[in-house]
Amino acid sequence: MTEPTAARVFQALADSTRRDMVERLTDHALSVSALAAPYEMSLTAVGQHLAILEAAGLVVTQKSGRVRTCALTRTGFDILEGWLKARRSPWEKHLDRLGDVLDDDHTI
Amino acid sequence: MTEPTAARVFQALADSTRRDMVERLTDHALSVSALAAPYEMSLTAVGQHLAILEAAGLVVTQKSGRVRTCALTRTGFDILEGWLKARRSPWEKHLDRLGDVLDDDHTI
DNA sequence: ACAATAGTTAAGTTTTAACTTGACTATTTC
DNA sequence: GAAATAGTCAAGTTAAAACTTAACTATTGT
Repeated sequence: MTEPTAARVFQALADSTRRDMVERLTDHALSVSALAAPYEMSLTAVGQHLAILEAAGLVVTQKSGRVRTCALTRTGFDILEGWLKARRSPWEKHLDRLGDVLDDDHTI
Repeated sequence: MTEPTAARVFQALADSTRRDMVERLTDHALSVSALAAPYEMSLTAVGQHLAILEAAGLVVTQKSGRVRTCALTRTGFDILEGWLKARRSPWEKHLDRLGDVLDDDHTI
């Protein structure tokens, strides 16, 4: 019910702690506690950040016993790349159009 | 003094109004008033959004007379793409590593 | 069985971001 | 040169994130 969308991905990555978490997960999967270790905040807060990263499709977690292991996943990155490409292509035809518009009388 | 960074780009695009502004600027440059028209918010608020988009390197503006024209620019998109590639490449070697870690005894 | 570990839930507080109002400046148009 | 247009600035308000504490569950180790 928490479908990953571009909105969720950007919101997730807008926070520096969450960006840092993503960076620390690029090398290896981590437990919630291991992920929380470097930050001066409660485990609860880390869990909340994690939920946001999961909802954005950037992280997947799986609980085995009492340990929840967290790893990156494609979904969020694919959404990000898709958004980027969709907005770059139609624009890069008329590169830096500002100059043109100011000279021409394309009424704004 | 407001250097565009990945942090600023993500923060900028975390807001739906600003994402919408970016999308409306893909086709053609717009004045601040024209950009503001569809939104039910003050011109001041739009100006504040615009400042955030500019600081993120997503939009450039130029004032000619009393009209400020806004257009997209590469910088922010390049930063976004750079961030994305830097995190994808080192990770995609070991695709969906979560499963492995749970089976092996790579202590976490 | 008891204690420690790992994480979760609910509910409240604090901090940050979004937005508003009112007063103001600079440029056009009439 | 007055009035409308286009945007800006400062300061305050509202709404949304981020974070906290305290109490709780489930698993593992002794």
